[in-house]
Amino acid sequence: MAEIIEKEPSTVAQRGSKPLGKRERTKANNRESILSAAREVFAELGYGATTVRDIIRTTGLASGTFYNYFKSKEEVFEALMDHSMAQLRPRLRAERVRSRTFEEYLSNVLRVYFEYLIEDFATHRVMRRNTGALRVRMDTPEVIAGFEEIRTYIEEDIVAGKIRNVDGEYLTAAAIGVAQEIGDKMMLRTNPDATKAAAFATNLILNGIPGLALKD
Amino acid sequence: MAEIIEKEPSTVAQRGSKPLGKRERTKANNRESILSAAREVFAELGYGATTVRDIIRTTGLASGTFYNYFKSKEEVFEALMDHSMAQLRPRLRAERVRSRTFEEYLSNVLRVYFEYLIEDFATHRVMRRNTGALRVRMDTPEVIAGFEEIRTYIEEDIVAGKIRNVDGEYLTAAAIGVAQEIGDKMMLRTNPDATKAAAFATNLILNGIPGLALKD
DNA sequence: TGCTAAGATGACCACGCGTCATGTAAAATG
DNA sequence: CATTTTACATGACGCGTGGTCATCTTAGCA
Repeated sequence: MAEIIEKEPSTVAQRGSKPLGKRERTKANNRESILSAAREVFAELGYGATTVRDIIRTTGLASGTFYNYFKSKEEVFEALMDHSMAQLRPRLRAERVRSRTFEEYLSNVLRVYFEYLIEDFATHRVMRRNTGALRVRMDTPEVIAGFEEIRTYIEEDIVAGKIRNVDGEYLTAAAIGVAQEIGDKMMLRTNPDATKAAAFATNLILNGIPGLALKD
Repeated sequence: MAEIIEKEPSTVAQRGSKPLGKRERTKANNRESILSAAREVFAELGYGATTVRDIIRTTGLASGTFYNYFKSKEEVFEALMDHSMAQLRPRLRAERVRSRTFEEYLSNVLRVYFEYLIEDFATHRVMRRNTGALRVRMDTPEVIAGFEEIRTYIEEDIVAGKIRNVDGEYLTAAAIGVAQEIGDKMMLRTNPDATKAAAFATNLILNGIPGLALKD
């Protein structure tokens, strides 16, 4: 593992990825502290009720420091959501690659999603924990991109003749809606069962498609 | 139109519903002003960004007056959502009464919902208008009751043998999820078509049900 | 014509937001 | 190693909001 000789004047230690300067390390630590505190506080108080001060107090850092890392609590929340979606997307993409038929794809994607909900329970709590009757949801670029990716796959499969020529936007929306609502209900049950939830959603959608009107 | 002679000591003018005292009238007016201003401001700024002061400034009333009518902006928002659901529920219930089969019921309920979205476009704007990537949703008692009512109907129909013995909670969740997401997409289209959206959702669900596993 | 009480008003205080001048220590320079 | 530069943590500060409350206004009533 020969170290590459640094010729760059300003940039140090980008290659080995290990020897980070102390500056870089505390920066990464602080950012991580804030995100972690935010996850905790959001889950505790709900998005609406938590303040930037609540978050920063939990870390022990000064209030001004928060703003060196994020513009607002909305931006931290966004970072948390993006992180989740960023974890989820490669898995969804992997199912896409590995599936030969649309039936297989849909079934796998739904199962992966429900498994993810159970696994990353903490994040789900953050997403769903509300103050009073208020629910909050993030449509960040990453989240939207994730949904759009699914839509693209569905429309590819329509073009390829794997699915009948139905309204791809509505079909995607329906699938996402089913996944979200069933996912929520699943998480409220004792012993959430991703396989059962996935089977339910998959069967409903797959058997439903043949009954849809063709696109004009 | 003979006026009923008032014998009540304290209560005046409950019957004819017309001759309200000035107190009552300004009270009703103020409440309506606040609600109307709130609708406007929420639609303009999004739920997160609007402040109680924004709302009350729009009405011209004093800041303290707001709190004579609502505890917080959340409560106004709740009132707006409840109002919508209160308008919607009787219509949904009417479809229930008038429908002989589950197929008919589902189809009608979805159509009514999508028609309502188009018709009460203003409220939909309030519900969906976001600051940045943040979406907000209200699960008020009225809204939850509306959903539960649908669930009850579905489970009644399962018991009555009109629907196969599937997981009623999941089926309701799926139907609601489909309606919400397709409804959102519909509203983004130029010339939203409630009939088409309803047909899509209905066909998907109705044809999907026969493929579902029976409940254990 | 007075009396009572509902309720409108805006001053007020506590607190959160976002900024910024200042302090401190890591990195760069020689 | 000494010095300079730069990154960034800090917390005080100004401002606006939240929610309360003493005071004033006037509808309702005798």
